Amino acid sequence: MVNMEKDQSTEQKILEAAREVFVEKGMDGARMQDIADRAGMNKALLHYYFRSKEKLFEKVFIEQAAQFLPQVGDIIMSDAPLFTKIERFVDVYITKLTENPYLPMFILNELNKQPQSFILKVWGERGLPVEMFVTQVKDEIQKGIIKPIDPRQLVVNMAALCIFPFAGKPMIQWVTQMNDEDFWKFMEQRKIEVAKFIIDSIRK
Amino acid sequence: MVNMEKDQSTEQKILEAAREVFVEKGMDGARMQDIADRAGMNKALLHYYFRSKEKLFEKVFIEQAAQFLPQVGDIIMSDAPLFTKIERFVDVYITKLTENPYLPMFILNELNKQPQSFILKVWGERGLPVEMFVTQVKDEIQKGIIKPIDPRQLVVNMAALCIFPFAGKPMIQWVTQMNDEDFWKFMEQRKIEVAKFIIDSIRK
DNA sequence: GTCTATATTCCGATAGAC
DNA sequence: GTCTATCGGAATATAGAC
Repeated sequence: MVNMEKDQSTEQKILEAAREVFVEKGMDGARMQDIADRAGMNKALLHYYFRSKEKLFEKVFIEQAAQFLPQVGDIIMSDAPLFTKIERFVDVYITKLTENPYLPMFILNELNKQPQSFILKVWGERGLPVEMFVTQVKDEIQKGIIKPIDPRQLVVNMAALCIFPFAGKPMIQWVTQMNDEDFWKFMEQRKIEVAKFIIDSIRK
Repeated sequence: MVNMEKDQSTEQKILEAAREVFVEKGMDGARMQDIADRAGMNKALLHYYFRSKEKLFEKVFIEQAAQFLPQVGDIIMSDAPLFTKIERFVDVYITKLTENPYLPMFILNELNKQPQSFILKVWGERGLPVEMFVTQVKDEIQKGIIKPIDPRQLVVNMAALCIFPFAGKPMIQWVTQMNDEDFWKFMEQRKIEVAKFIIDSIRK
């Protein structure tokens, strides 16, 4: 280790290039040569820093998987009222994913291929601390503020409405004949529309 | 072509095996050897019938892409009332995909990798005949039967709520700690819950 | 049409000079 | 640390016997 700054910088360049290629092409479709090219260096260096494609992938995937669950935990565990939580959840999720539109497809796809054990390694064994949210939903049902609904269904609905449009972008554009500009305007509106859609559905 | 029936049968065996492998592993992850094994024959035969992996893939993909838009067109274009259409749409979509749970991930993933031109080749240039549905929604808003909503948002919401759970199965199971049996019960309930969720949201 | 054997290409990984 | 050159294996594809 002669040159710490240069090491750091090189490692960072590799990770950045690897992120781009892996997210775009997936583990199977990605090529070490491609990553090296984008990082502006030779293939051999990738192995010098990360030993193997698999190890490099794992590093990138874990980093991206963390990004994929934004401050959702914080929002869900906060003591805000239910409707406020829903509004924040939708806004944060769609905003974050708009900055990383390929992320959902990448994560969902690899999660379906990697073994279950890998998921646990990435996100931990416990799942999201969703019990508090579940309790809150049950409470509001009890109090007669919202209609009866299975809290798990509600959570999946929230995730689906936020995440799906990114994975389904080509399909949506084909159905609705939107071009890219239209689509991103459409997604901007969605930040409000989806929250409204959910709240209108459960409000009594 | 000495033996028509045997040809048919062999070609069919290949396509069936190829479907399984491609849908499960994707284009990049699939191996011709794997397909040959599942079809109970030799690798060379695959090339004899389909020339190349790419050609075989294309055949399979086009077939599956057609399956992915079930009788949705029929339902949407029918003269049924809006709420009935929504109920039918949800029920048909979730039922069909439950029979092919890997299909959504496969189609969404490959659609994101293939060029736009390929989508047009598979599904045609026009998109779904969704205008009639849009008109119907606008009508019901006009009449004051449902709340104002962008019909495109409604369509995307319907698709999202039906399709996402299949692509997001590992994530959902991690969050909710459901095992497979729980999950499929959960999806069975969803056929009713999702329709209710949508209708409750837009009904005035 | 179906098989075995082999050619060809591609790609991850390593050796070794600097 | 970084490069060039190359190995070795894997996967697609073809040749040729039956």
